[in-house]
Amino acid sequence: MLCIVSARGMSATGSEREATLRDVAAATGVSEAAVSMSLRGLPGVSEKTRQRVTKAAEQLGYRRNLPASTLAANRSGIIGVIVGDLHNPFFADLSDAVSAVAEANGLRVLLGTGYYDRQREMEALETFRDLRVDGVILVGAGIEADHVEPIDAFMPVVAVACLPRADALDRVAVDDQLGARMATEHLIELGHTEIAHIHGGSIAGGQDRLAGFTTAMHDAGLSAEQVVGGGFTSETGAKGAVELLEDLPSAIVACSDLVAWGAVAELARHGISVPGHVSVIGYDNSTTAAPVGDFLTTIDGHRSELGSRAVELLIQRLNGRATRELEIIEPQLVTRTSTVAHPRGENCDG
Amino acid sequence: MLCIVSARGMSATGSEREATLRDVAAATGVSEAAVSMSLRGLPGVSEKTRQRVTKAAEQLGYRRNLPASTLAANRSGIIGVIVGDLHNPFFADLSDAVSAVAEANGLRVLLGTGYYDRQREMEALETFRDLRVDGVILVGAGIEADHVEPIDAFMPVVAVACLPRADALDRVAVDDQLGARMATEHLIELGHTEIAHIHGGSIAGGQDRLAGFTTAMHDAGLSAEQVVGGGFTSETGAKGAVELLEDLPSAIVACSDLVAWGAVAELARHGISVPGHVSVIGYDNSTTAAPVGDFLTTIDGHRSELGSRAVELLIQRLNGRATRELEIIEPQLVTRTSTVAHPRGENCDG
DNA sequence: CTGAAAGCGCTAACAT
DNA sequence: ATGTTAGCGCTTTCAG
Repeated sequence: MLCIVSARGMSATGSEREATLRDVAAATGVSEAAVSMSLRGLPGVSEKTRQRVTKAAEQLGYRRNLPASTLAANRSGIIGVIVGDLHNPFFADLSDAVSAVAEANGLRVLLGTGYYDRQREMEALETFRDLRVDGVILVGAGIEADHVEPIDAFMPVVAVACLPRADALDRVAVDDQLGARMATEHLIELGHTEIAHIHGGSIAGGQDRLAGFTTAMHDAGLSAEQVVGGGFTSETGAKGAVELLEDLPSAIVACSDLVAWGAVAELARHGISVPGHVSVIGYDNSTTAAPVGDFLTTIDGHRSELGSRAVELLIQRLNGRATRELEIIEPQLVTRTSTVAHPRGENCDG
Repeated sequence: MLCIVSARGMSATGSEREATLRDVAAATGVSEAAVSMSLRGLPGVSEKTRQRVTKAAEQLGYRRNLPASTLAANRSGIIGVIVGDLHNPFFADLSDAVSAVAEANGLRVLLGTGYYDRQREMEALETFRDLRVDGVILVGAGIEADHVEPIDAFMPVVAVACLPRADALDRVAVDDQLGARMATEHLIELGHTEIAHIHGGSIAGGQDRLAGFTTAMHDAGLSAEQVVGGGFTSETGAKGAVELLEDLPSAIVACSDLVAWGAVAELARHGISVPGHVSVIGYDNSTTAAPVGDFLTTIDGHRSELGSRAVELLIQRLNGRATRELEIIEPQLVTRTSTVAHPRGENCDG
């Protein structure tokens, strides 16, 4: 790797002094307090003064010093979102939804991640706490409830699609067991009988989705033995597909779209087409994992509702609600082209 | 969408008082200043005192109030990273690299994004400025240099893989024109003559990559007319592939892996296999976009170096460097299985 | 090596 | 409707 380096011009030492409230007050001849109230749109200031202040502030390039403001007011107007994995589009979608609602309520959003590592997730959470953000939304995180709940006493925490045992937290989640059951039953209805599951392991909804798959299979009198995987990345899907190659099922329930996607691609490399040879259903209905028009049949967890409800719960907490809420959202089947009727099913309907 | 809601127990009003430095001082019988220095590992405190202080702090669950600390010290120990798109794994990889180096240097990382919208990117930048973070790394952002450069006077900003005209900023970038040329020449060497490009439009390296493609084609005496696309999402790839269906080339240079991936999937839906019928080369070598072992031939931009160099430049600025640096990293071809010799090329070598 | 005191920039409760 | 005052919790001189 060649690397061309060049030094260019130079500029101010880097730390030009920022304009303060005092500067604005001096420039307009009013008190600091009046400036503060003007700029924040609070009552108690004449319209004329407000105009002058606003103009002066702009001219001076004044920007509120948030640390100072937070220290004095004990509120920052910022909420933190901690996502489990930056690589999973599900989280990207969800944080889009969170931002939209948060911004509509005058809150700014900052992101953190633990890269699927519990200790680093915890550090991200502590960072937000140190910053004294107004609250945190945890999405798809793997941390244990025991570690998070004590923090909730100082700073409201809402868990989204994670922390199933966190009873002392506001929580909004998808009924993953139901979702996986719906996915499985969809394939069964299409006439498939040999159905495999690529599961997610212990993270987030992995267990519930596995349970949903197993229950649906048993209820249909089918064997739920073919289970591979143990993660939520596309590598999981690829590796799982390889394992399934030995005894190829006619359909696969993947624990997430990303996983399904990895499996589809890997199968293709082995000359196995989806849905031609194998039907594949994903989970999450995440935009990027299903980029190609309508390809991947999947389970939609209404992640936009997940996100907006999470912010709403957080805002309620900021407004003083002392109880904790639990919301379970019902998932939905989204039928696309990656699943088709079983070849035999077409003729004899079972 | 059914939604089950339930209210559960209730807990403290939410705002338990946090332990302060004063509390720790009182508990140990030393001054606040001594506590502060102990906890920060500064010299000037006896080892015995430090031990006692550390223990008391832990027992009290003390956590430094970062706003207060930032206000007093004018440093926060936090840097902000603004990424162009949460959905593109390239950014996820890059921010992984940034975090690693930053954390090794005692800096904590927070993320922001503008969702490919310039105004929202600007807001993210202002948020970081308001927070008085120590510096910001802009990766793949679409904001204009004019808007960013003034802010650099107050808070160091490093641009990564974006802002090509920002001469007053520290900048580290990949030579995208060279990269696209390498990609194109790779296909030409494989015997392809009808090569199309799915381009990225005006964002980040889109222009340079297009230029590299065009130059390489012209230099080889080939036509560079078949250019479709205009974005960096997988949808761009899918749509581009559809356009190319009419007059199918034997090879495609995509402006990013995500785009290549979208194209590959779309082609598959039309019964066209890669590399069987068409060779496809991507750009970025991003992990998630090439999940399946070794499939997608691509151009590696050494994003981990991009990320670590960016942090290093930022740290230099924090340590007082007044000049601005520009680093151009040379990309590298990564040959995998999505590109093969042109059928005719196999026989007559061109 | 330790303690006292000043102040970072802002907000909020008060007095005018 | 405006101005004054006292902190918020921490860091950092500067005496001891």
